[in-house]
Amino acid sequence: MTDSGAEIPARRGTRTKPALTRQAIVGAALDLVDRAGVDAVTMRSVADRLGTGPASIYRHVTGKDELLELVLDRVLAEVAVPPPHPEDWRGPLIALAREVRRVLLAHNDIAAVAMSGPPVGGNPARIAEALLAILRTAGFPDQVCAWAVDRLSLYVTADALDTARQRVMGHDGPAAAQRRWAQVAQYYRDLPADRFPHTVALRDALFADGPVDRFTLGLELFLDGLAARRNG
Amino acid sequence: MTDSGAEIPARRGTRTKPALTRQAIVGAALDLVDRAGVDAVTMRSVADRLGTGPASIYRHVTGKDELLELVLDRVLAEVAVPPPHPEDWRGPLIALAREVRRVLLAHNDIAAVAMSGPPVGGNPARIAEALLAILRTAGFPDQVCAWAVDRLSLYVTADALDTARQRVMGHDGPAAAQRRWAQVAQYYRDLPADRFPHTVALRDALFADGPVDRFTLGLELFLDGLAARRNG
DNA sequence: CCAGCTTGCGAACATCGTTCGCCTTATGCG
DNA sequence: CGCATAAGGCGAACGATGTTCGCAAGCTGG
Repeated sequence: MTDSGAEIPARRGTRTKPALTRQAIVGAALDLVDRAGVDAVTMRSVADRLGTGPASIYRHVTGKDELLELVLDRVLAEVAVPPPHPEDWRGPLIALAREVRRVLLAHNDIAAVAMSGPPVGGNPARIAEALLAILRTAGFPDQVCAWAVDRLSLYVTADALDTARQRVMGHDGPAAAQRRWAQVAQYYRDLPADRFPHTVALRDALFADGPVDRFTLGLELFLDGLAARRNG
Repeated sequence: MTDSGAEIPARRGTRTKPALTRQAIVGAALDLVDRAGVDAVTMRSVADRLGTGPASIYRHVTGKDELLELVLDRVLAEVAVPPPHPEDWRGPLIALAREVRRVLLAHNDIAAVAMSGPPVGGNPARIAEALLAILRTAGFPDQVCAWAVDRLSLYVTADALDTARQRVMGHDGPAAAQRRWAQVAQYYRDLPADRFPHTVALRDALFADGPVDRFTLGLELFLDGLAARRNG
């Protein structure tokens, strides 16, 4: 639905301009996301990048919301889904979760769009179908499959957003983001030891990255719990 | 830090106006959040509610970001933290997670603020300390405690935001939210059965709420996985 | 009683999403 | 081939937003 229909731009003579199609508009918006984050996507900035004005965009897209949803759908098209495996469900599940996270993080804080509304479009459905395939092939009960897809999607999206925010953080460069995060870490380090004994005791562990990253750890907690609900 | 210092409004005669203090400003903003969501919080709307103009607010708050962080901190002050228990860590952990979620959801989509930046303020630290206390008293390794707090906070916040969005959704009333969500459900129901066999097969389970809600299920998956990492 | 600092606030600026109305251009039809 | 009709492009503007400026009013300390 929506996107990939044949959409001939009805080319006018030989213009240097890259026409003005949904594809081109979405591509320009995606470029802006990659370069400066979702907040940098403005009707005007997208229009500028296409050498036109803001009003022209509304001939191809109903508004900014739809535009961002189209951008997200295009991003999720990059996700390669692994096939289900009847004997090993953890492998494909971890692979898919990491793949979705990788793709989202490859496009800055695009995860913010995924968190701002329900998943719509062909590619979210495609990914959900792949998750369900892995779980159902492994023999999980239907209700567990349904809930697992829901919780897993939420966790992956939330982590991607959280991780991305520590990189871009608002409207200034990634340098300011790191500075601000170090500042937060310092705040927790300087808490009074009498009222926050455990926090102070763990001040090193709290901000350390171990042999396995936080995302994978949380994911495996999830999967361990899931394993206990197989065929139950 | 920041908030609860003695801040005498230097009362001028007997004005009917509620002075104009940080407390009053945060209170007005919180009222707006409760009534119409975070997006309804505008420098102008907050000022109107206090019978003044937008510029006045900047004498007590550096900007909108800080204002929303103060609102979040005041909301989190409502969270009652349970004491740790050396024999039962699951009980207090589930109680605290549900309490945080309850408080966040009691204030509309305030969770959006929590997701838009790192946790700052006295109350996030207080809650983190309580989580650490529960886990450390139960004898978990330090690194596991640190990661668990991080993942648990992320999960609770993300779920609260997700749940709230299904209620308020954007700028119109909750009626439009329910309508839009039903529309999404219909989209998944109408997917072609040949390319989305599992999704179609589970169409009822995907949107059904069972004896236990989605949040608690995900939480228990987490805790099951955590149990396996005790003293390991 | 006055100097100086805090606080309140009217006005304005830049930027945003979106709409209106007019013009150009391509297309279908005779 | 010529023309009417519809679709696409775009300048200008509207309303709303976050934030800043500069001045006035008030309190405070001497």
